[in-house]
Order: sequence, then structure tokens, then C-alpha cells
Amino acid sequence: MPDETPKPAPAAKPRTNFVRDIVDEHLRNGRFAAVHTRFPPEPNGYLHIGHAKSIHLNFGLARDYKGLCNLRMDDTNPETEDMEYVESIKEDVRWLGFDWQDREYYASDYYERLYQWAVELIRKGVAYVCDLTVDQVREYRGTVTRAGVPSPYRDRGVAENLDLFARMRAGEFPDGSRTLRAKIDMASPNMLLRDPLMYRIRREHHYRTGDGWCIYPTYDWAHGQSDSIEGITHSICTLEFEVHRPLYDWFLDQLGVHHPQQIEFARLNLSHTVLSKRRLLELVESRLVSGWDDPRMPTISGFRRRGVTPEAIAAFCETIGVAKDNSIVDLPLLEMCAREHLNRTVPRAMAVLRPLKVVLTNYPEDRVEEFEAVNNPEDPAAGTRRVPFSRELWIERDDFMENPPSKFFRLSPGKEVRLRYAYFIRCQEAIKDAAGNVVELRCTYDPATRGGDNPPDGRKVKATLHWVSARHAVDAEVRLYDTLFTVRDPASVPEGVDWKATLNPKSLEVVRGAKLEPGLAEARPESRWQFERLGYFCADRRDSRPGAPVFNRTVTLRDEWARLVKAGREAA
RNA sequence: UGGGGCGUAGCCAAGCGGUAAGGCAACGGACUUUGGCUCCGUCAUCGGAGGUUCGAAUCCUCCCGCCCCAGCCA
Repeated sequence: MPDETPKPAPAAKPRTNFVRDIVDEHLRNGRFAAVHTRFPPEPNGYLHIGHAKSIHLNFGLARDYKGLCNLRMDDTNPETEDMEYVESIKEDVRWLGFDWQDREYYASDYYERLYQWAVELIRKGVAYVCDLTVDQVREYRGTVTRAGVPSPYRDRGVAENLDLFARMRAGEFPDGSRTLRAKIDMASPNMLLRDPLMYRIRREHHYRTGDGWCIYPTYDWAHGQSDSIEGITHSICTLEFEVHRPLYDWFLDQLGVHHPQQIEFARLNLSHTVLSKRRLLELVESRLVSGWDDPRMPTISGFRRRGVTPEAIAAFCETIGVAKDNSIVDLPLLEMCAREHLNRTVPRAMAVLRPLKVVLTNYPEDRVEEFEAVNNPEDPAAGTRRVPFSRELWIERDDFMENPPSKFFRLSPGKEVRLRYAYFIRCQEAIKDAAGNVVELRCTYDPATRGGDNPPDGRKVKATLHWVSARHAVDAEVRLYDTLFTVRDPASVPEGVDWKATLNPKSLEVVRGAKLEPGLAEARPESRWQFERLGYFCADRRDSRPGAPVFNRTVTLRDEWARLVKAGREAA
């Protein structure tokens, strides 16, 4: 059976953006001789499509400039981080097609180095141990419109600071009782420069350093120095860190070490979903989705399970560009990227989701024919397959209407259509049950149209339907997805309103008893297909079994008829 | 009302003083054994107001709007 093997993300045609402009300038003026970036996730959740944008930016830059990109776990907060997340992150980055070779780093591996550097800053008189409580620190910091006031511990002597800091590390003080702070400027208009915290005391088991430390560095103290240690040239992060840049620069300047350039870009927002680890975690923990890889989730693993390819994600990241304005990208753009790649690479098959029985009254009871079907009209090399045909068939319920409007080209009493690759058939009679529901169609076929060809008399039909031979059909479960949320920007809700209120109750529809052509029975988990006239589907990597396949709908095909129906409904 | 950013079509996004790329969506048409694919066509004067200039989306001034910063989160 033909199937499709996922390939790594290829280098898309590089497109210019302001980050590349900056890099070009640095290379031209000699500030840096090469490009060395890093992708620095915190292992406290699964990667989502927003991370994919960052991954493509960072690894893409390294690839295009013949430089390097490190993978670094930004693990400075023991409370939320976990090895499960590290593993998922590595798997997702690899699946996207990127390779960090042996450069798998952890901020937690730099704890000792960071500690020594902190000691250096204390000696230099620009860092001090502060005994203020959390509330006091907040109070002393001031507000955005009111300057802060210096901590009473700000001018402690170097010796005392050194002693206190060593004892903080040794575990002599209770959690939260003291901090190490940088001595910068309590009156700075930039809140981050008002003596920012470098260390906090937290007796928390760390997933990698265990109980080796009871003091942990903050993001600001750890990040830039980690970049420096690794020889990073361009430290690319999202817009909210723009106000951190003066602090990033300050630490590096005080230390006099290798100084990367921080560059900020706008994080990705996707319509009809949420893209924050906090909210995604909440969906997972409250069981509103089946897990981080629920096919409705905007996570890398969710899209993977849904059937979106790494190539499609690469094309998407390339298409959306990199800039500095906050924006929300329309979901249809991602869907277009998925369709574009799937159309070129995936084999076709016939599957009937909501079966309606068709009996060909003039076709022999015991006869079975096999017709040759094209696997992928976009790819001749994909070859053909044989599909069995017999007297009783399944067609899609939506392909029959008893009283059709004029634009409906499909089956209705007295009308003729083509069964793809098989024959023209004409509907003679619709059989109904006691309630008046159509339960079966009696049709006749035209032997002169074998293979689906137009007959010698020049007759034509306006519709071609997909079908499955009833006696050869394989039953399957098929999962149809809609957007997770009903509104474009679910995260923007008035205060006091639950952001989950706009979750789409119809985001998942499970169809049991779908009828598939026999070749699909053994579909390999994660194999992707186009079910003709319906959409792209992916055999679920967790639940699909040989003989009992389970398919997830990745995305529908564009549907001109559906648009007409919708337009008609809106006009009415 | 302090500081830092950003405003080009319904949604992204090029443009860097010389007379508005491209993609998605939408709409119209061609083709069609998937109402798929493909192809053709239509669709903006650049947040606002002044100013500089032969010439401004690009430079200057003021105004308006949106985002970020008061976690011992990242």
C-alpha cells in the first residue's frame, strides 16, 4: 500500500526580515564573524505553534548563515519544570526537522558558574544581599509613575554580603527570607533596573540538580549569562523582553564577558485558539482536551497527531514573516499550508463518512469487478491501485437530495452521476422507512460507462461521487475537528469572564461506522491520506489498529458546494 | 499622567525620499472522472493633522490608538 513518509523540514526560500537585516549589518561591520543562535524553551509545558515560529527563526538563521543553533533548556524554576517536558521538546524540535547535534544545554548546568559570577559582582560592589520580604520588596520598588526607594540593606559591606550570600547557598536561611539583588537604580523609569533580583531562596527539588541548590537564579540573571557562556551572537526573544534588554546588557557589561545582541520579535498568535502554556496547561489539567497532543491543541504534538506535516509548518512559519507588531494570524493560512503540502504528497482513497446504501438493480448479485484508481493525480510516480465494486454500495448521505435546488449536481430521483472510476448510475427510487427517512437508493448502472468514462452517446454528468463497495468495506472511527474556540481571540475577555467560556462544544465529532475502501484497513499509524472529496486524514498514532483503523481529519478540502450552501443560508 | 515598543487591505507582510511586492481570505471566470488541484482576472495611497521637498508610506512636529513593564515566573 502506498503511504507517505514524513521528511524533515526543508529550507524554504529565505525571506528577508528585520532580524536578518540586523544580522547582515553585524556581519558587515564586523561585530560578529559568524551566526550562533539558540532556542531556549523552559521545560514546563509542550511546545506549540508559536514556538515553531521561534524554532524556524533561530535554526533557520543558523542554517542560512552557515552558523549554529543550540537547544537550551531555560530551567531556572524548579517548581514547574519536568523531564517529561524536556523529552517532549526534544522530540518536537527533531520532528520539525532540526538538529542541535551535541549542543544540548541546560541553564541548570551553569548554576555554579552563575554563582561565581554573582560573587564577582558582590566583590565589585554592584550586588547585595537584601533581607526585605516579598511584600516589602514590592513596596520599595515603587510604581511605574513613582520612583522606588532604596532597600535599607543596599549599602551592606562587601564582606557581609559575601558571607550572607555563602550562607544563603548553604541553606542557613528560610525560603524567601533573603535575596541577592543587583545594585542599579531604584529611581530608574525602567522598573527592571530598580535593583532586580538575581537569586531567591527556594527549597524545591529540581528535576536535574535535585536538592543540590536551595537558591535559584532568576531569568534575568541566568539568561544573558547562559547566552554568553555558549558564545551566542544573536539572542532572539519575544517582544515582552524588550524592556529587559537594558538589564541583559548591564549584567554582561559588569562582567566584561562575551556580549550577544538581544533582538525582540512579535510572538505568534493564531486565531480561534490560545497560545500560552499557562492556558494550554489549564485545558490539559481540567480534562477539556485529552492531553497536550489532543489533535485540537495548537501544540506541535497536537498538530502532528492531527496530520499536519513538518513541511506545512515550515511553510507557515515562512509565510507569516517576522516583524514587531502584535498580530493574530488567521487559521486558514495554516490550513492552506497543510493542504498545499498534503495535496502534493499524500495518496488518495475513498471513504464514506455517513453511509447511504445504494443497490444497483441491474447489476448481477454475485459479480465483483475491480477498477483501477489513481493514487495521486499530482504525482504520477504514486501509481495506481485496484478498488473492488459490487451490486451494493455505500455513498455519502450528503450526496443525495430528494428535492434538490438547481445548483445541486449530485444524486436525486431520476438524475444521473458518475461513481468515480466505476460507472454512471441513475437513481430510480428512494426507499424510506416508516418515519420518512431515506434509507436506501435503487439505481441502475450503465455498462457503457465502465471505468467512469463518458458513454459513446456523448452524455455527460456534472458530478462524480466517491463510493465504497458494501461487502468489501472496512468499518472505521473517524474524528472530525472544528476550531477549539468559537471566537477569533479567546484570550481577550473582559475581566471576571472565564476565557474558557468560548470553548467550542462542537470542536470534536466522533463518527463511528464510517466505510472505507479495503486498502485502508492496514493503514500505518500516522499515515496521511486524502479521502476524495472530503479532506485530509491521518491514522491516529495512538488509537489506530490494523483492521480497526481510526482516522483524524487534518483539514477539509476546499468545498465550493459548502460555500454556495452557506452563502444561500446567509442570503435567506 | 514614567519608561519601552508598534500602527501599510478582512488577516499576515514587503517597502529604508522617486511615485504601494507577495501570501491568505473574498469575489468573478476557465478547466476538471475529486463542486479538489491548476490557471486567468478583481480587490489599499500607507492611524490622523500639519510641515520639509520638484517629489513622502518613507524625513520633522503634534495628536490618536494598541501592546509591554509594579512575580522571590519565563
